[in-house]
Amino acid sequence: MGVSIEDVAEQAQVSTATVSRALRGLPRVSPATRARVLAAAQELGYVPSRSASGLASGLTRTVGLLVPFVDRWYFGRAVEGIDQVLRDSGYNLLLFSLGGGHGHGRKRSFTEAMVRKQIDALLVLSLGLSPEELCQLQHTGIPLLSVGGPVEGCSGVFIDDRAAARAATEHLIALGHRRIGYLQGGSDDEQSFEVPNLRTAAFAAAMSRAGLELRPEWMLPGDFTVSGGVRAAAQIYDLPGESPTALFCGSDEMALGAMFEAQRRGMRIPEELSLIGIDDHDFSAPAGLTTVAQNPWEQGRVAATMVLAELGGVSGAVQGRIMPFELVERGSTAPPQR
Amino acid sequence: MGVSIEDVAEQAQVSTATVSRALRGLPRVSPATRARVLAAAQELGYVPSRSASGLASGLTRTVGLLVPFVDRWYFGRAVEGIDQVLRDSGYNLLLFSLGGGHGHGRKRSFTEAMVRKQIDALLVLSLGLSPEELCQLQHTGIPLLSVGGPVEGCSGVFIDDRAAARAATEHLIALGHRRIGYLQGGSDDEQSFEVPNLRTAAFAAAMSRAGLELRPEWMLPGDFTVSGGVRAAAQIYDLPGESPTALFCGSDEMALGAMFEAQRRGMRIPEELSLIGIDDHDFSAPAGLTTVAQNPWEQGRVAATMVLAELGGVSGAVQGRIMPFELVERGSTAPPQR
DNA sequence: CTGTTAGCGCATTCAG
DNA sequence: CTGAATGCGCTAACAG
Repeated sequence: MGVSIEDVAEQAQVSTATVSRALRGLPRVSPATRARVLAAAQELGYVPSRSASGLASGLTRTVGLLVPFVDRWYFGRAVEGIDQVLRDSGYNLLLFSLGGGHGHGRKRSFTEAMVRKQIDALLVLSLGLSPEELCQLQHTGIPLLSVGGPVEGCSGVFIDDRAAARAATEHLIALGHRRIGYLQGGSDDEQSFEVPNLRTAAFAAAMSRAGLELRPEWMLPGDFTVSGGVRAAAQIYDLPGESPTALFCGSDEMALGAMFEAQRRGMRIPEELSLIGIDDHDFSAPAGLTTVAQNPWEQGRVAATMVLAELGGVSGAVQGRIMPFELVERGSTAPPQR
Repeated sequence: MGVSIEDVAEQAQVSTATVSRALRGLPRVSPATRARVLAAAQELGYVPSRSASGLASGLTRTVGLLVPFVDRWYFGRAVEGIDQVLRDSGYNLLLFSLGGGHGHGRKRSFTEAMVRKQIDALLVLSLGLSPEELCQLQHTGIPLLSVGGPVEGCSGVFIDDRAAARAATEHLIALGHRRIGYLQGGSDDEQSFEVPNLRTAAFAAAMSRAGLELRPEWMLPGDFTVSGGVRAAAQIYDLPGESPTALFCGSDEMALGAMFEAQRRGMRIPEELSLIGIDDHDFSAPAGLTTVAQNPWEQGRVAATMVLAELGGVSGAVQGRIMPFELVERGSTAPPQR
């Protein structure tokens, strides 16, 4: 079955130690010998056993990725970027999805055991870690890096969420809106994840800086999802009395939900209601949604690259990095008509 | 650093072999001994080394998952389902994303080496495999199962795509439509994946069965994506002369693209144009899109369960399975007005 | 029911 | 520059 390093050694007339060196591109191997080994390995279709080399070297050449979901835009994109740089460096990607709430409400139970002795580093995607969890993870001693949001006590790669939310809010204010509502992301079981709170705080700050009133009935949770956006928006649209002329949504998914619900009711966008989100989801350009764009794919690449550098011996390569965002104006925002 | 099985053995006053048996729940261990071992392992914070047990047993307890993307609805959902059953059985999920075309146009180069000696089974997600690729994979001797579409020479878990496409087409026909266009999925670098062709063939068959004309200028490729749907739809809407009264789209993403483009032009749906897709994407219900629903999450679970059973010794557990679909009528389809 | 004995396939000392 | 020896941590026969 398995072609082992011994078979290659025999075929190339050298020792297994030399085969090992030659195949990994280490020095101290003459060009001629290396060529011979490579040829032999090629001919025999030799593939080193990950288990064996992992056991012998203590390294797995595998990076773990902990995600709350994979089936949402931000996460899928980030995973894609991460996988790409890992794969290009010969590393494997071990996926741990918490699968938040799908189906049988699986509990969030990742443990040290999931992680230890099977990965060389861990990337944590847009996830709040409790102090205990973080402590467990840090205790393993492997490089740890968050992507998509800050995790206390751990470096991260993400945008400045306060600034992004502020840019969105101020865009609406600059347009002349004064009655502005807000759809907040996040859910209860994700309390420790700061991103939604940062955005909310920045929205509130921008509003008060402009001397505008925060109306609690116009600030609803939408869970970062389309359907959450639909629900929250419907609730606001149903309110008697004065309505907001604009809605800032903490994610494009929610903004699109709000847009669908508005269209269903025959409301005109942006004439009757301006809508802005954050992300630049695939659907946003086709839908004409104004948004604050970010690039999770690139964020993933940057994070994976850092981790690889660290594993490659560049101590201090894993560090925090603020990534850019950009306001993209499309058709869903305009000055208020009333 | 690492607490090894020997430490546990010493602590529990037994041999390493007994520790191994006890921890894995094998028979031939007295309850008292087992309890002692468990306690010792717990106390020491012992975590077995995957590499070591893999090397000794020849099993990795890891399943590979080969996907073209992860950042699209069907794939993300399927991955979620797969991950869940794998994780619940203590298996790891090793992700291989081909990352089709993102950024630097990475070539599709997964090799035997990616797969061999590091996974116990491989799941292939909605991917056409060339004969050589399939041969390589089968040569490894591990269980192989496709999800989301047929792969010649390999069992698969997926819906009856012909029947699904037929249901969609006949829904439009039953409504009275006679001028029906079609947006096809798939791209050139995915020629070997049969799903788009199956749907196209079924559409054509249903049309001719009803005595309706197939108009080539109304049958355009949309790449399964929103933006592809926008482009294809725009091209059809721009056509001079008679327009179709309905569009069947090979995926909801494309249908939603067609919907966005229609709305941008002020076309009324379903009054001026009926739209139907396949999938039941997250956005479809909020958008009011009629569709033929399928459940990739469940498909993933079924496939993963089969593979696990096979690995568990149930020979023949991996087999083809046709999963259900269901027509879900929403607001985007209605009888033609003209 | 339990301990002993061998490797699993490779990376690493160290000599040469 | 190369080879022989050693052990990574665990599982899998065997005995007992």
